[in-house]
Amino acid sequence: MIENEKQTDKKIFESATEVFVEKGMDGARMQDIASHAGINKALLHYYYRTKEQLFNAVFEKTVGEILQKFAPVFDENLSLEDKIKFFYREHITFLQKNPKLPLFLLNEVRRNPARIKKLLRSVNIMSLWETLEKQHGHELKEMNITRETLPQVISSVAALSVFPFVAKGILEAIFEKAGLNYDDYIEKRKVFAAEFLIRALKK
Amino acid sequence: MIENEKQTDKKIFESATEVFVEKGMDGARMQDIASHAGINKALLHYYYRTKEQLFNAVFEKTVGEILQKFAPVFDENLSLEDKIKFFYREHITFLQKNPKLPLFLLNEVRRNPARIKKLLRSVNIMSLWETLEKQHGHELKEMNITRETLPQVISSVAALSVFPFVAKGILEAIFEKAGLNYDDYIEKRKVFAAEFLIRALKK
DNA sequence: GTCTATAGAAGGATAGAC
DNA sequence: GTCTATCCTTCTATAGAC
Repeated sequence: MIENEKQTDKKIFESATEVFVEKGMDGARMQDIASHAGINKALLHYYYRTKEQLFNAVFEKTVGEILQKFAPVFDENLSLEDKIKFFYREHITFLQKNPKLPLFLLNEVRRNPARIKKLLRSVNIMSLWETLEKQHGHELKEMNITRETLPQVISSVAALSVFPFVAKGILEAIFEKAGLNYDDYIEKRKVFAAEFLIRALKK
Repeated sequence: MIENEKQTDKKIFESATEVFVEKGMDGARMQDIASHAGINKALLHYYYRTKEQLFNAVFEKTVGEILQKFAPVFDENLSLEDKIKFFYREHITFLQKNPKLPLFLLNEVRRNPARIKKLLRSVNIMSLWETLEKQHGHELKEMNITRETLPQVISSVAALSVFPFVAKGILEAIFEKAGLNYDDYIEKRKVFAAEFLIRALKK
């Protein structure tokens, strides 16, 4: 039954995603994935010959979805400042729903740097910069963003939204001691990060 | 020979640190650690009964050293602005020498959140804030840093220096496509992060 | 396509000689 | 303290029945 086949494949893939993201390649067990999908190990190997191949499928799909998430930033017809606000609102909301994704991705990229290089082949960094310059040339100058400082700026942008999720464990432990709530902190972060960044860029 | 015993223990501990930081608890192999130390597996178990215990020893020592690294920030007799510059210079230099530490720690805290809570017991968050207020009360007000915004500020401070190392794999891949050098980027980061933060805080 | 059973390898841990 | 040999469990992967 071809309908059934799709269902099983889908169930396997979703279970694998959940388990891999939770435990990482090293910590994940084929038995966990099988149980989670309500099937047995043999069937996993029937669909994806090895653990490695199943993992690769999950990894590539996940990265692909994330890269797509960033596309709207280049489309939206907004001022740079509004784009920044838009970005943090959307991005942090996405991470609230997928809090374990960042650490998972960063780990697995480190385990195998070749993987990410392969997936980035289709992305043209230079043309992204040119697009940005065309759309916001004047604002970029005002904010001291040049081809030279761009790496520092971009990584700072990402740092402000990604770090709170990557460091969730430590932050929660600290907040607990100070009587603060992690979820509140994240919710407030959507606005704080944008304002923080804008102040840092405005001169 | 007691001299020899210390030597072996030290060798084991150093090798374990290196392998655990590199591969994480799940990815590390006792055989790797033994080979790395030039001994055999049995001897590892003689000194530290289990892999778990060996790991715990490494983890606690490592976190302890990091916490100590932060202490000088509270001692130095400097303006807040100069403290920020001092912090990033020292902290990023430390991370240049231990680039894999952040991802290792964040992972293992996530794998077992109880671990970090235990280690934080000796740290009094509230008194740290009071110390800060005593030393820099006026400057804090000028920078809009209050008990409410402190978590946002502190996590941003950490984000700016830690993220570049946590995301090294991805950043390197992107930089490569843009013809940029990761090590240069890190070196420049020592100053950039400080200036970026100071601008964001000054209102 | 899906299952049970099992092979085969790897890894953590221990026994026992020196 | 240190080593060799080996046990035992866990895990990936395959064979073969249905």
